[in-house]
Amino acid sequence: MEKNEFEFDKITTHLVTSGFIYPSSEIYGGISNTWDYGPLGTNMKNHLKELWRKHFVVSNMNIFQIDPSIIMNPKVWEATGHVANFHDPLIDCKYCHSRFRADDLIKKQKPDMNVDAMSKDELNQIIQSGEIKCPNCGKSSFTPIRQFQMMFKTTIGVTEDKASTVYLRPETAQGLFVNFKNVQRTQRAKLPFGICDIGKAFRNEITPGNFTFRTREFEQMEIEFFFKPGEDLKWFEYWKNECLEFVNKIGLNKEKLRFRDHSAKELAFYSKATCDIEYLYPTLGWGELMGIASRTNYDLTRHAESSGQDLSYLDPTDNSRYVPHVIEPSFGLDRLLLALLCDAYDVEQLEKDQRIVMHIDKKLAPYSVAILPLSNKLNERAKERLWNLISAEYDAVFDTTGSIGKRYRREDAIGTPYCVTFDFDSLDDDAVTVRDRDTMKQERVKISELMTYLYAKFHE
RNA sequence: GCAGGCGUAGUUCAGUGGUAGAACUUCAGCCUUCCAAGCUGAUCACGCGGGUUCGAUUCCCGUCGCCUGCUCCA
Repeated sequence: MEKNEFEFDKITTHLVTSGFIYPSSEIYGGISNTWDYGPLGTNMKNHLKELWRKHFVVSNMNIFQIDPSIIMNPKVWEATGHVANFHDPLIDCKYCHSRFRADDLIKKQKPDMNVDAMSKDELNQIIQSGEIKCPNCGKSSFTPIRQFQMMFKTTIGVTEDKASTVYLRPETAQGLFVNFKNVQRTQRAKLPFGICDIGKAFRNEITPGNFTFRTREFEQMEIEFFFKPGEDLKWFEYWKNECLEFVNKIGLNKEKLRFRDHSAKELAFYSKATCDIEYLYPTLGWGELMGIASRTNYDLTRHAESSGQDLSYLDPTDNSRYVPHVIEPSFGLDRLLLALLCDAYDVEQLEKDQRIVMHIDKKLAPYSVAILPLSNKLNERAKERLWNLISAEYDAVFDTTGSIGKRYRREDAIGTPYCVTFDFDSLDDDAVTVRDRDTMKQERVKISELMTYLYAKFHE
């Protein structure tokens, strides 16, 4: 455990100092639990999104990617129950100041009560009745329930009095559901098909923290996959496998991954089944990377009722009409990135010779290729011969400062898989040395064959 | 919000009631023909406000900020 803590600190420090992630608004002292992605983090994030898109969208003719807005008609959130339910009933013990969720506490101490059906006032009555004890100090004196609206509010309208309240979306999913009809009609889509997006969501979390693991503003990659009711289990299994394939594809250590099926108690009220894929983060332990949820037709039904629109689907195969059911594979982009970065950081190598190496998957690395002239005298020539050639296809970086060994290390530390070195011989033989991050081996390659060579490397 | 911890260069650390030093990093130059730490030089810091004091980075008070937990789930 101690070693783990050490590791996580080392990793996050490295990420901040090397330009993956910065504290947000840092020159003003920062703002808690809010982070900016630097050039390296942004590159890598883009690569990850692209890989996700290729895996789930491009190679699948039945998945449509859209980009819904963050601010939506507030009726969306009334329909889904977010306005009413998306809050936590919190209480503090007056003696020891521990904080609890009222419903949680009652569930644990009065298992036979149907807590989920209770109103805030009913919960409050039980809490104040003296029957519930603080698990920490044993006393039973609590503050009244305070409810935290977890959706961020803002207003539309220039003047205060005419302004109307709107919300920043607490999940990207609803932007997909409310566009079900649009996508189905305009793309002439037949079930089963899916709609997906990559975008930000906002939750006014009470306890964010752990670097970028839990933040109030975060990015999701979500798919809503629609199909005929009754096929739920089949598609649930199908998407579980697809997700597993994806996490394997991006190179996460299999031993640090696990599936965790939610028990009936844990399930959200609208869900038939949910499975999390978790990653073993250093220090933090197991943490959720993504979830696959069977959401039935809850969302579409709610929106149909609330909007008065017909959101059913006329099945051309048998002329039946129904509201499709849904499986939702949902990825936390920031968490996935953090897991990849933790996974890539080579602790053994660091202990061995103080060399920091990030074994990031080649396709995800912030820079794919570093171009390094062996001597400053070769800078211009190297740039002429290599920069346009390589940067047309790859995220490249050109570095001329320091000894060649130091520059190799720099690239190792940010995970650049290949360094292309232009030396004095290059002037005569028009060839360069390609150096591999993981093996540190070098190969001499003709510049005329370099792009073919690199292509092969990136597609092995 | 509550509890605890912390606040000196980019990083890791020194230090003093008389306004700070190192190492690494970074930058410039030299050197260097393939795996960091060779030479010369340079840039960069005491979170903030008040008090005590002739004088505060150091003592006191306040404040601000960050981190961790108060358990959530992307």
